[in-house]
Order: sequence, then structure tokens, then C-alpha cells
Amino acid sequence: MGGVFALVDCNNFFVSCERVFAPELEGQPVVVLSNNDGCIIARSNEAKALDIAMGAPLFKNRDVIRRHHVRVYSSNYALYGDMSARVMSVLAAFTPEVEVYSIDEAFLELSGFERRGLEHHGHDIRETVRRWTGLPVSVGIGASKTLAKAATETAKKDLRTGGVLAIEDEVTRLRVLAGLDIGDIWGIGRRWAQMLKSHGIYTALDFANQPEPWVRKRMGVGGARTQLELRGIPCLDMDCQPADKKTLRVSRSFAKPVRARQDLSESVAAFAARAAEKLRQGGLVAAAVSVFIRTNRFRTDGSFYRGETAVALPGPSSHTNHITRAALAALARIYKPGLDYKQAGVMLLDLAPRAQAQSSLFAQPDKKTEQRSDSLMAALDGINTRMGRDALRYGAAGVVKSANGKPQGGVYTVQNSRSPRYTTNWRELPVVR
DNA sequence: TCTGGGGTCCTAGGACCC
DNA sequence: TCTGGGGTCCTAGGACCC
Repeated sequence: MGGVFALVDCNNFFVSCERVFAPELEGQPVVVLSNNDGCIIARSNEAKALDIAMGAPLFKNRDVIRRHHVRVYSSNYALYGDMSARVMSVLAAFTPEVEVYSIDEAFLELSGFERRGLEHHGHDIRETVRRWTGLPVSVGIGASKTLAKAATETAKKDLRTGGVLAIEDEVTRLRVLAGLDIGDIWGIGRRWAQMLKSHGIYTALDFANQPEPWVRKRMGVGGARTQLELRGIPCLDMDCQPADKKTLRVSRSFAKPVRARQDLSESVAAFAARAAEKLRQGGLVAAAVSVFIRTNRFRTDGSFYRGETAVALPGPSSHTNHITRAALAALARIYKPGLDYKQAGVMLLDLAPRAQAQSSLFAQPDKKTEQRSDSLMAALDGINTRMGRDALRYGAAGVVKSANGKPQGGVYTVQNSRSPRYTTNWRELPVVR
């Protein structure tokens, strides 16, 4: 009994996507930046070897970047999203049981492939993805998702594995867990790793062997589940249908602090409009809108302010004007004048499929009004699809103010070194000579 | 000077009800 | 003046993930 779980994980995904279209980056240190070019969110192996940390601010790494000629890219989500879809479709050819876990990872259920040899099968997957997409992946296989994750970690680090490792017997399981730092276990984050180390628990094996009640008491059901999974008892099933989203968020940091209420309102209105658009794309409606604003959270002088509040919509809706109005009402309750705001966001709550959403008893709009406003939204989305995002916007979202001419609806953002959208924009297709 | 964005789940405590 | 127990719902906060 029990399943066979494989995890396929793209190596240094964002960097690898850049390399597919710029092969001269092969062997060079490369990093990819977050929004506003603020943090380093992906690193090539060469960049990792220079001790450039994940999530580190760019400005703290200027020196090492200059000294070692590290190539720096702004993030290009249009490209990464498209490359991700290609990888997932290759994986779907291997088994119908694929769970897309994140932009660069998927779980596969491989029961029945044991006779062929699981590791052999893993190599087959790895080479096929490489051939069809140009992307390198690692494959880990085990009796639970957490063991598959652990196997992938090890396959990545240990070059002798050739990028594929299957945990098929007890000896291998013990060896892998003994070589895995507690903080590298899937489900054990920074805080818990710190807590466990303070109790002398350093490796995944130490943790797996800890008495269950002790783990349960300090780490709750989540910790207990991780422990069982490491022992080879699966607690997490495959989840091939993407779950229905419950919340949806649009937020940005500002490249420059925002103080004026008008500017903040325009940004929040722009986030609300974008959130409503995402909502309609998903065929969903929201019941409430939450807004947050915050000043610089890295300030140490105690001046940090964070305000957040939610406002219920009159009834479940996906209409830009309903959502914007609620967002601005929420903003009015938390805005404090005279502060330098660094970040703001809009979150839509209690999402439900549009088809089964019930109108509130108190806010039943007459059919005609509702139809008219539905077709207005459809027209808005249609134009923005054809002409590019934000071709048409509500006045509340303000005018274009980005530093590099990219329309962002009242938000001040920068993106200085984005690669072309090779695969999703006709004007930016790679040219073969 | 400069520090991402978008999610999920669990738990503890309070309000409220019977 | 004395004074129960249990269930449910909501919220805030904390942990985790990529």
C-alpha cells in the first residue's frame, strides 16, 4: 500500500528561464530581482557560490556584483509563467496525476512504475523536460511528499545523483535524512528550525526520531504531520485540481515613499481595479475588501505604522466600481496624514464562484442595472486584453507615473533591466539569423 | 539613499448562546 | 450572595509555503 510521490523541481527557475534565451549566461553568475528591483529572488549556482543570499536586498550586494560581473535581471513574470506552463504540459505526458504545486514545482504520482525502476523513470522525466523546454530540473521520489522533497534537495546538492534520487529503501531514507539540515525540511521554517536547534535537534533524522507528543505539543498538527511524512507515512494526498482560492491580493511597495492622500488613493484604486480584474478572470466574486498601508518596516526608530481594515461589500461582487468604492472607504479609516507610506495593498475576501453567489437580501439590484454593469465590465476586460493591461482605467486610479514608462496606474515602480517577453509578446519574439 | 508579492492553515482567546 | 459546562463563531496573530 501507500503511494509513490515524485517531486519535479526546476533548478534556479527564473535564472534558468533567462538562460534559455541567452545561452551566453551559462556558467556565469546571474541573479533575478523582485519588484522595484529591490531584492534578489533567484540566483544561479555561481551566484550562490559568491554567498549572495536568497531574498537579500540588492543594495547590500552591489560590491560583490560589480567585482564578479554578476548579471542582473529584473523579474519577467510573463516569461516565467509561460515557461512554467510548458514544463507542466511535458509532465502531464508522463502521468495524469500531476499536482502543480508552484510556478517551478510539481508532484507526480508514480505508483505502478516501480517495475521499470523509479530512478530510471526519473531520469527519463528529467531529460525530456530538458530536451523540450531547455530547462534543467531535479527529481526526488519517496513514499510521501515530504520525503520526495527531501530527495530532491539531496539530488540537487549531490552531483553524483545526476539530478535524480529515489528513496526506495530504509538505508537510503536514513542516509538522506541524516544529511539534511533541519531547516531544509519542507514544513520547517526559520522559527521552528531555531527552536528545534535550541533543543539539540539538527538534522531531519533527529527530528523524525523525536517523541511524537513532544512534537505535537510544540508544533501542533502541522509539525506532527511533517514528522510522520519523514517516517514514510504519507499524510498529504495528491491534489490535482487546483483548490478554489479564498483570498486574492494585489499589493506593491513604492519605489519612493508616498505621503499625499490623493496619491495613496490613486494607488489603492489601481490595486482594487487590478484585483477586480483578476477576480473576473477567475469567474469569482468577493464578499469583502480589505486594505492595508504601511510605512517603512525596516525603520528602527519606532515610527513604523501599519493600518489594515476590511469593509463588507453590499453583496458579493466582482465589479470594479463596487470594489474600488469599498477599498477607498477602508483606506479612509486607516490613513494617517503626514506619514511616508512605503507599501499598500488590497485584498479580496470570502471569494466564491460567481455562478453560485447569492445576492444579499438587502442589496438586490434590479436585473437591468446588473446586466448593464456586467457588460460594462466585459467591455473593459476585452479592451484591456487587446490593447494591453491598463489601456483603459477608472479615473480614480490616476495617471501613469512609472519611472520607465510602464503604465502602473498611480503606483511608482521601477524595473530597469527586464529581459524581453520572448514567448508571450509578438514584438519581443527572439530573432534567429 | 536603496529591503517582493501572493498565498494557506492552525491556534488561542473572547463573545455569545443554550 | 452564591454561581456550570459546552458548543460555535469570529478575529488576530503566528507559523508555514513558493
